[in-house]
Amino acid sequence: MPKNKIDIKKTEDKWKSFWEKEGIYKFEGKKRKKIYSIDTPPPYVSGDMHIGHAFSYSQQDFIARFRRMLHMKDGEVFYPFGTDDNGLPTERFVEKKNRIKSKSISRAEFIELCLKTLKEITPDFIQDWKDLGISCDYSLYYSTIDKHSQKISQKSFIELFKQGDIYRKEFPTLWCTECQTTIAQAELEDMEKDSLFSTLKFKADGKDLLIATTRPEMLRACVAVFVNPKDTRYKSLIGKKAKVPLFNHEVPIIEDESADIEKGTGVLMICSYGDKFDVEAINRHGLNPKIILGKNGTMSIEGHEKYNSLRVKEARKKILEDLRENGLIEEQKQISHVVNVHDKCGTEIEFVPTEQWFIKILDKKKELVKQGKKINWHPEFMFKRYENWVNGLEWDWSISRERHFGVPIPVWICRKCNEIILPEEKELPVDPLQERKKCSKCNELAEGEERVLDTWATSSLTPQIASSLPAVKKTAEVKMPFSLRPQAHDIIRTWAFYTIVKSYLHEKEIPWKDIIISGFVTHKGEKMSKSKGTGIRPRQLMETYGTDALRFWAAGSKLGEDMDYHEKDLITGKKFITKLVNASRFVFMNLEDYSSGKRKPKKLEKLDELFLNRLNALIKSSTENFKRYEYSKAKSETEQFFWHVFCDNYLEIVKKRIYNEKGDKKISAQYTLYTSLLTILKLIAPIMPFITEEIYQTYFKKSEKEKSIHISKWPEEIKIPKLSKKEEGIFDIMIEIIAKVRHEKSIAKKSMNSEIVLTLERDFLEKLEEVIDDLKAVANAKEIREGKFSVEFV
RNA sequence: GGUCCCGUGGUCUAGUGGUUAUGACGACUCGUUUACACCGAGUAGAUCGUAGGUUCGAUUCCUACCGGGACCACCA
Repeated sequence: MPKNKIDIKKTEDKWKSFWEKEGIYKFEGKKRKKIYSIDTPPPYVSGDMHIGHAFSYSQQDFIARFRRMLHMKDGEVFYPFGTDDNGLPTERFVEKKNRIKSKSISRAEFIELCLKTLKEITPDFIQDWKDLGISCDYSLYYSTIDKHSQKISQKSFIELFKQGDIYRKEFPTLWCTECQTTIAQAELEDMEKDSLFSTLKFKADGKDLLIATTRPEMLRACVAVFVNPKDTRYKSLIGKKAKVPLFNHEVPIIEDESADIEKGTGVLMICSYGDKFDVEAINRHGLNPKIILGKNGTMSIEGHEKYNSLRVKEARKKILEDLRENGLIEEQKQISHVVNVHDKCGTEIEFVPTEQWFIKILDKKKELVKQGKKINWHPEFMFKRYENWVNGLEWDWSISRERHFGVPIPVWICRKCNEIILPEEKELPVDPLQERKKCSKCNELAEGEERVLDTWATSSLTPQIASSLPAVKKTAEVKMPFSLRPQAHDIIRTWAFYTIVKSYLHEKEIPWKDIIISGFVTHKGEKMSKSKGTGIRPRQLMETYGTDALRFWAAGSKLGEDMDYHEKDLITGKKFITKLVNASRFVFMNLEDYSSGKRKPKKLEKLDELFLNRLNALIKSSTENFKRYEYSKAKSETEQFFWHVFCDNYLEIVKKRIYNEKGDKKISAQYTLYTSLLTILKLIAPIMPFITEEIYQTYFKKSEKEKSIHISKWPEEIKIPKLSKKEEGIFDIMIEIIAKVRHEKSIAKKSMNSEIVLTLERDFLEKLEEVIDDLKAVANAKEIREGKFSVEFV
């Protein structure tokens, strides 16, 4: 190691490849061992790692590394790594990269191409995680689109279908007319749009009935009119018919609480389907929908062919013109309102009835809340978000998608008798477009389902996917529930929720005992994002400050708390690295004649005992804190102890003893130095894996048996004689006196090394009797007298 | 509009029914001492968002409000 600086990058590279070569994080899976299993979040394969990734993956790695060391004796950590890569963004990426349209080749061919492309880019992508020191066993790898995941996902589908938890139904779903696919609620984005709010003249009871709308193009699809039962203006109309302007068909006037008296004219037209509310209203009242909008976003109105083939906006314009010509518009104003658009293309979403596959969840809300309650949420309040989401559910889980690159829905449907044909488990994974099956009932050739599963339908099975990886199955049984799920809070309603759903439906079990939810990295209080231009790449930071410094920073806020990003905050970690290096170098400079590393003095000096007593308290509290996922507390306690107790005080006290003494007194100091430094390194190793490994390998390796600090045993309390309460206080008094002396020297503008005559009160002298030589040395006092406290310079 | 989180020195953060309220960064003053100037010692800097309430006592518990944020809803 160079004098007082180390080449951060070189050091990191060295240990990274050492860990990989030596299989330090390898899951052995030997029988009868206790397994601490982690349901690692599979990052989405797109671009480089984001600072938010670095933040949350570091935090989960602290726990993984702590557990690995803690269970070294009796168990091990199961920490697999996956990537999430099926779905639309991958399709887009692959189309662009290969200059090909997915629709121009078969699904099987396109999937092959995607897989091939992913194979090329994934290693680089995963490298970011390795560089960050994330201690997964990367050989326990899955991708959510690989054969294994497909098999588990399809098996899940078949099982749930057989259990009656999956059904197929024609249902108006969120539809993007641009991408021509169903989309998930999670893919919606808000957008403020200007719109024309027109008040139209319906007829009821021979009089005008005014109704305001932003979607006049849907008039022909109007199937009812709602008024609030409390609204006296329209009470007499309830149960009667209203005549729709321009199209002149009649629709019922229905009383419904949902009609807002204050809004518009207080009368609400229900169309199939203008928005989500319409869908719900039509279902609730059992109305017959009239469909005029096609999947490609064009109109098709029987008997009114002049509007046909017009897109929504063109139709709106034309119909408004016609309404105006016929004097059917009472009033018009420009408004601005929020609409849902597809996050990928910005197109306003529509509700189009299509036949979709659903997983029943609405009938299980209570059970799902109960399941959630059985899991330990850290922080606890995150459970509330889960609970709110479940309680607010309005739809069953729609799992079919009109996409190409995804896990195929493993069914064939007989056109003749509508029978659904499932594959055998041993055939999985299957692509129903590639294989032919005959109907089991009428022996007709059945049609393969064209659609694929929602990506969450697969990623909700990560525990089942990871635990059944071939590499795992051979050596161990990783059981449900897993010990831990780490994730961020934005996907509680998706990933956490769907995973809980699946393991409830399959195993009647919770997927994990604990869940830890990390916060976000913010910039000036707001969530960082690429679109706001506040996305920050960790790579540059890792090179400038060191990966350990970045991780040190990530350990600076407690679990679930957001942290505002300031580059200067990385300086602290970098300084800490330097301090560790220097302190270690100094310790071992003084251990040159202390070869074995295990040599104990016949009797420990009192001061050393007092110091080790403090160290024991730190070990205890650090262990507890890590167990409670309070890594930030564990980190800051160790940080404080190392810097201010160990370096600023203990080292200063003991260095003179080592220089000047011989025999047991010296050995006591050396033993204490060796033991405490190694302990401190281990306590901070989960946070700073690189520098602790470097120091361990440089100095400790020859006398310690484990080949890496990361698979060494977590520190246990050091055996020292039990101290009385009175004795415990001595250490604080010692530090207090030292501080006072330093204060005097500082005021006098003298160097800390200047020689003094120290005068202490009798009470102090008595208490410090057993450590008086050490005090004398650290204060550089020629003599210590009894009397009123004073510091005289010689 | 609903649910939830946060509001502590200039900045970022810890913490608690009674503490001289933590630490880091920054600032300032000293000090080159055989680990470290990416250092050491010291100093200044916080009425703990505001207003009430509970309490012998609140920064900590409760209520309201203000400010920031997240998720959801909002589409007539």
